[in-house]
Amino acid sequence: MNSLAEENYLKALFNLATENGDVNVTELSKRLGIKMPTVTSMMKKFAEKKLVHYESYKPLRLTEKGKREAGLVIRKHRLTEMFLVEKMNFAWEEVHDIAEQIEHIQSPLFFEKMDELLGHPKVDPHGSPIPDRNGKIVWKTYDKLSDCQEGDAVTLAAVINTSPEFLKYLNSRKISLGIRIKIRAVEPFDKSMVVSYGKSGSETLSNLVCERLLVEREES
Amino acid sequence: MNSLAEENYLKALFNLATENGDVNVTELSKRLGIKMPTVTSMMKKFAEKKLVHYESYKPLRLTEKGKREAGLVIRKHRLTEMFLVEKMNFAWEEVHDIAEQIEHIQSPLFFEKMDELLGHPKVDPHGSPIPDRNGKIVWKTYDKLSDCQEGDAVTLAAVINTSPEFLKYLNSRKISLGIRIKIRAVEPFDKSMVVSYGKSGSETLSNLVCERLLVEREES
DNA sequence: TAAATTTGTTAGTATTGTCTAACATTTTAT
DNA sequence: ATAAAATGTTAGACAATACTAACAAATTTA
Ligand SMILES: [Mn+2]
Ligand SMILES: [Mn+2]
Ligand SMILES: [Mn+2]
Ligand SMILES: [Mn+2]
Repeated sequence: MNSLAEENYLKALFNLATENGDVNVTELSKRLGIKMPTVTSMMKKFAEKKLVHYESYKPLRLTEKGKREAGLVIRKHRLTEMFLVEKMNFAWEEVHDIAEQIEHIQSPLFFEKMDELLGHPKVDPHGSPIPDRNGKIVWKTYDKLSDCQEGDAVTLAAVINTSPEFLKYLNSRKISLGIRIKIRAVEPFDKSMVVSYGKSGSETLSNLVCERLLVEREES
Repeated sequence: MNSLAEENYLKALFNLATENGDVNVTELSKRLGIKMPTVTSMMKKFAEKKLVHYESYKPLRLTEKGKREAGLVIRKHRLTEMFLVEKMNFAWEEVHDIAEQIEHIQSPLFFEKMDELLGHPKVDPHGSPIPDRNGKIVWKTYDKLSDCQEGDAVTLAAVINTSPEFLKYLNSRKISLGIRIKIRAVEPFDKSMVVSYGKSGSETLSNLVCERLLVEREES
């Protein structure tokens, strides 16, 4: 069994590899808020446990075992976030910090029950995929809203940034997963978009925002 | 803030004091499965933190602060057990070990949400009282079934022993909290009782079992 | 009351996970 | 190609929580 600290390292390794490709000690250290020497020694322990391929001064790479165990922690995290939103009436910006703790509960049954009560959800409240029981993630490829054209009609499927600040900004604009968005105009100068959705008239979204919204084209 | 280990000590101290009156190092050590020298040094730390009145070789006594903080941990434990049973379809013998972990989650909001969704329950799934937001427990006094007389009609309000083995025994006899029990006969030799309840005809319960069942007389 | 037993403390050690300071290697800039 | 900067490792320390072995105090038994 992995400790709470180890589970956090595994998750950070996996997420950084997904985001940036190669993972180095500096990045991992920053992500975890833990100093580099501490990270180095944990990576040596991970090498012992066959969770990473470790060579001094080389990028860090999870082994297959490491990926699987990381996936299982991420599964617990995302199931928890979904449970908090769907069954406990939390808002999507409130759940991360609680899930960060609950993901370390040692009880397969507890997470099985969550999964079952939720009807085996495929994604978490931010649209991120929930790994399967083997820790495997099935990736769906979405487009960034910022890459769409004037006239496109799309459905909001996921958000890239999940900071409470960004999520609260989206709340204030009544933007939530699943809404249908029509792109009325794209301003060439700053790439901001005039869009309409829901009951609103039209809203202007900055490129910074549009780059963080992942959408699906209408099924054809 | 108290650590996970500290929270477990607090809870054990409180529960032992409730069960046995005075608490000594040997008992606390056994309850926690932690060796005596470790317990002694934790008690010194607790004295520093004003959680216990500690004097060498004297019984351990929680301070008011200690009682309050212990009560709050017990509140988290019991709310969790209730939530697991009521909202996640766990059986009453399955919840203790999970609650033992979830009680350490640091998020007042999380437990407030549980409390709210449950409608501010007064007792946990085993009939034990849930401390209020100040850690205060309101004790109801129940009778042991074993202290009742032939002819009495009572309602099962709580169980004393909450081991999975005992709870599964009760399951097998379809005995659950809230059932109305009529005492048909008491065998003088071994104090076993012939009782009827629910849809069953009549069952014989040993004195050992009857001593662990807490009941309320019918309201008159 | 003296001996035996039980209970509790002290001293010293281990493990996990963290840190800082110093040093080494690799990468980037001049 | 060297110097400077960034990145990574080693060495040593520390806090929290546990342990064992040895000793001390309190309680029980004879
Ligand atoms: Mn999250
Ligand atoms: Mn975590
Ligand atoms: Mn319990
Ligand atoms: Mn616990």
